[in-house]
Amino acid sequence: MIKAIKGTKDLLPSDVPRWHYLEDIVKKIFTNFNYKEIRTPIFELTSLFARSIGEETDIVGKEMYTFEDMSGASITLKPEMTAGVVRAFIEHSLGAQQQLTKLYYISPMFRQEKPQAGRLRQFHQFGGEAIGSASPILDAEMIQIAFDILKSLGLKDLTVKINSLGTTETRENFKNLLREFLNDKKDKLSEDSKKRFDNNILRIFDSKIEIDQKLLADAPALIDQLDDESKNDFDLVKEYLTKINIPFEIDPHLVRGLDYYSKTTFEIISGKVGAQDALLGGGRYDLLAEQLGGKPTPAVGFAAGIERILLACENENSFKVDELSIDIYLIRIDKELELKVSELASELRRKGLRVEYDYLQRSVKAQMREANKFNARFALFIGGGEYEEGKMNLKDMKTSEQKLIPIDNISEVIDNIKI
RNA sequence: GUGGGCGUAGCUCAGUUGGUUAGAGCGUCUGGUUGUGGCCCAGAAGGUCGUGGGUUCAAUCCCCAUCGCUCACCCCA
Repeated sequence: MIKAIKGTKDLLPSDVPRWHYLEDIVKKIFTNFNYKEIRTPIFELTSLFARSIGEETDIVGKEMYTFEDMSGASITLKPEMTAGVVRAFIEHSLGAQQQLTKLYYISPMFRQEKPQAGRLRQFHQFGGEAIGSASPILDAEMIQIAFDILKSLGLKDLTVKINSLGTTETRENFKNLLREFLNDKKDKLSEDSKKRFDNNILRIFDSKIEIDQKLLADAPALIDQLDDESKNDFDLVKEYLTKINIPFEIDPHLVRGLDYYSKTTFEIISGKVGAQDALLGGGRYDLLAEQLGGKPTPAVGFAAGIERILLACENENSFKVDELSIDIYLIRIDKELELKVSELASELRRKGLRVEYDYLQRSVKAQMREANKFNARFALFIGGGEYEEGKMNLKDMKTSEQKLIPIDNISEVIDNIKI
């Protein structure tokens, strides 16, 4: 038997209503903030991701689905959305139409990692990108959108974490400071952290290993080394978040993994999922547009993992979706009326009703059982004595009341149903 | 890539200290009088007990391998 590829999942009809529910909320809230949806291709030139996300990151280094197309070009299935959005922004000069471009998306992403709870190889994200303003108020607003969406989904066990990485310059200075601090302690670090020391020293703060955390106890914090501008901006973000009632924690260890982040970074985590507890993450990326060949354009955005969020919703039992139901089930009493039934059904469907009937020549009892299973509001009996008299029985499935309706008066059926 | 757990009907799971025809609940299908659901009742279909090899008179059960799923580390949404 051929099965779905490791790390991919079928979304079955029973799963889809929950996705629609989430997507509707995402669209609603982004629209309230006047964001417009953008859809970019599922694959891009590999170099786009290498240049934006960073050659040294795990995503680019070992997790991308990369292949050659017929022309020999290196193509990659998108592992995240920001690079593609910024590419499209530059390519179509979206910034020329207005100063600030506000975009959102819902899309599959691909990363070749080992699957676990809340992590798939094809997964889905929604997110937003606001390109064209350096205002820290926009940072706070971005966090508000993210937070409001999760709240609207009924999630409660949430923690908003924020941090500032400062400008590239402050970050480089800080890395040097940290290197100096750790230099004589380097040998005592865990194996993983020794690697981080060379590759991405900031990530050492993320270590879950006790020895590392002990060694870091007196380490300098990036947040204390911020340049004036970054510090002012960060203070404004905090002030604004407080004004709009978003509870947050400052997490000086919050280092986003992608190279393009600067200044504000944030993450919202859930206490109701497994080890992969970050439901969403984002931050400011003021240098990316220029890095990809556009004009210098400050921007801020976030990306949210839909599977993780739905997992949290399930574990918190945060929302319920209605069972699907149909308006009317047509019951064929006499075998020879098969065509008449389908004719009636198509007429009712064209009038906009949700209609079902039996295609398997089953008994009236079986048809009724199915009508019940589909949660039909009405059953319409076609055939028998009343049919010969030009009538059909319309049965209300809740009250079990029946009434006779003329066969040629379909609008009376509809009137009954539309009430 | 490293490590732990698990693979028995469509689903959730029992089970056998190795021994005749492998079970339950849910779901599916049929029927419970002539044309009417939900509850109830009766019955049916559905399993190479993940796969391959080994031990044994005998393996779903023990051993080995393999594949798959799952959780955790790394990293990230």
